[in-house]
Amino acid sequence: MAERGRTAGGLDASPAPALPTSPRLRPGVPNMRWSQTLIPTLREDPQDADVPSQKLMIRAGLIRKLGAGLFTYLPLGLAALRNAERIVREEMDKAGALEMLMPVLQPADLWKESGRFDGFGDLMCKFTDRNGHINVLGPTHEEVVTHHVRCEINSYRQLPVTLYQIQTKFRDEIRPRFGVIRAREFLMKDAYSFDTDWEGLNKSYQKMYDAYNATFKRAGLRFCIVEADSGLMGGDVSHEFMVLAEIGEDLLLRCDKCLYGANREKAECINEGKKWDLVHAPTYAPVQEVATPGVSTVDAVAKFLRTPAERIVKTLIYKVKGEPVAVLVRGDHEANPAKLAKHFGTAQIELADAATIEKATGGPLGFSGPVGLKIRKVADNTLMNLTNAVTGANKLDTHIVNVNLDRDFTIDAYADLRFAAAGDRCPRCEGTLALSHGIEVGHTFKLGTKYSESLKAEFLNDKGELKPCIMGCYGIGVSRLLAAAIENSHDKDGILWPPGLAPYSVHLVSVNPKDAKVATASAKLYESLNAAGIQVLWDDRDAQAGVKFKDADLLGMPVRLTLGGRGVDAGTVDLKPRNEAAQRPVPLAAVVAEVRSALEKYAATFAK
RNA sequence: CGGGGCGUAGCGCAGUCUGGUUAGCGCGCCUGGCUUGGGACCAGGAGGUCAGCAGUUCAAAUCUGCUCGCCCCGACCA
Repeated sequence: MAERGRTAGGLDASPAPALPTSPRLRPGVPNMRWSQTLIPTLREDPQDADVPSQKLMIRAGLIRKLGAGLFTYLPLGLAALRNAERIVREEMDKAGALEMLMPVLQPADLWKESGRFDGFGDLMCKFTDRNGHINVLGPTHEEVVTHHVRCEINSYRQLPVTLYQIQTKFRDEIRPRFGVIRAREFLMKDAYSFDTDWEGLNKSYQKMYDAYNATFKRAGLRFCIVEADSGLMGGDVSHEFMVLAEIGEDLLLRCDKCLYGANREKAECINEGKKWDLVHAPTYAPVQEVATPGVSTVDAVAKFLRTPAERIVKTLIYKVKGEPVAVLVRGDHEANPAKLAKHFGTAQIELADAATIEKATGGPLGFSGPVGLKIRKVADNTLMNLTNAVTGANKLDTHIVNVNLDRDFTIDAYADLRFAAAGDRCPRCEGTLALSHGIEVGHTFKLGTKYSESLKAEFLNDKGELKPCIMGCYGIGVSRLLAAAIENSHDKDGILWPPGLAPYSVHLVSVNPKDAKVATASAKLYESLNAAGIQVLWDDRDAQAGVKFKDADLLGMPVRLTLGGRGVDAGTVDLKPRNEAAQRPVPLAAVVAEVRSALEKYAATFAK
């Protein structure tokens, strides 16, 4: 925590009368006395907040909502945000990335050049300016940074370079929710690396990967790293940095034995390859049609035929580039659209409507099956194991039992097409995958040449050849990080700030500050802590002690100091770490050392 | 975009179904008193275009229509 004691000169703009002023120890924190700052705490939960971090951020006076997905940071929230920003910036600088600042407003032409103008669709805010030019509010900055690189970099001698900024992004989310976790306007750190070759990209990528690890560790987060799909961004290798939290919108699978982790879309499934009949059914039984009136869902069929869902073949009819294709997965599995897209090499994949299904299979929706089906059939790997299975009959209210692969139907291609599920075998070792929820706070991509080719970010190599830059991009949701930290670290009374993010290290409560001796002793204590470089929020309000204690718990600074009349008489102040129930008196003379050791002890609980 | 819900004082809510005094309650806020180690107490007080617009009616927070905003579920997704 040595980095927290930066001084910025004595610029206290509003000295309190009769009390000495103190140097401002951290830029962005304008005042340390409660009576002189704005910390509007709320006793009750706000009506329109639904997750703990959002409730606490509003109740603790960190943020206020302006509109759907729009938040104002009040002084205390801004202090925390600046801390997050500072950690990110320091780790980026340490990794050799260069900070710059690009406009939020961008010409749409750049986005048309990269081909993403339509791809982003309504997620991107667009408008026409007075001159008739279309502009966008940048949801990300690949296009802009690549534009600058193509203008300024033309030789391999100028590479590699990694550029970054910390700046506001706009995304017109379909449904903003969870407070700053999915906001329409948010603070993001975005970095972009440019290399001459893939080997260089691997090095640049590793530097960012390591910097992300360091950043999230310093922020005190419980996080894990998972393999991810690169989606709209392009490229192949991609990692997500996930904060483990119940309310997280992302699903991830992690191995209980090794370090393998992947988000649900990406998680690989291995086929353990046990033929069902080796265990359960010794021989192929004859095919038989059975009437299943009104029974079409897998669950219902399983119940109706008293068969486990895993013995049912689920036949989904998709439209792939407009063509109907049958996708077969086991009844207890789910088809994974991301894997389908990869398999078919196109994003144009959608479930077919009832009319298309009738036309393609000859039967109604809900009763499709592979037997006799003329269209292309692809199957998830696990289907190889099935024997004497149940499928739809392509006929209303009818299923077929004892269906067997190759005897009764054939498959055009097998692939990993399903979502991994809890309990699956780890694709890397003998372990088992478990499902968790996560909040994505960081994402790294090896982009390759997607943008450097479309936007012509090219350089001359040492042989005089023109080559596109090999790019990577790296994002951190800075504002989201705060909410994630609170999701990780709160109790029924309020926040427990990780030390790296805490707006103040110490929350000093004066009990009955109208008592002159308490006021004087508190001021002295406050000054000595300031002089020692410890950030203090001094609750100097004339309020009930209980009110102040509740607020201190809500705000969640690491250490609370309480000074009242009896403490002044005894020459002690009561010290209570936020994560402990009990307080203890420490001699006023030793308070700096005591606070330091308490802070260290507190910090240790956030270290993994 | 589909489904559901909400909008009344700074915050949290009642009142709306069944139209009818001066629109209430808790918290917060202001003044005074008393108090101050876990959300005190007493007295007095300020604060409302009842989301907006239009309509029905002798009379609308309340009934009708439209509009706006917000929240939840789903689809979608850096």
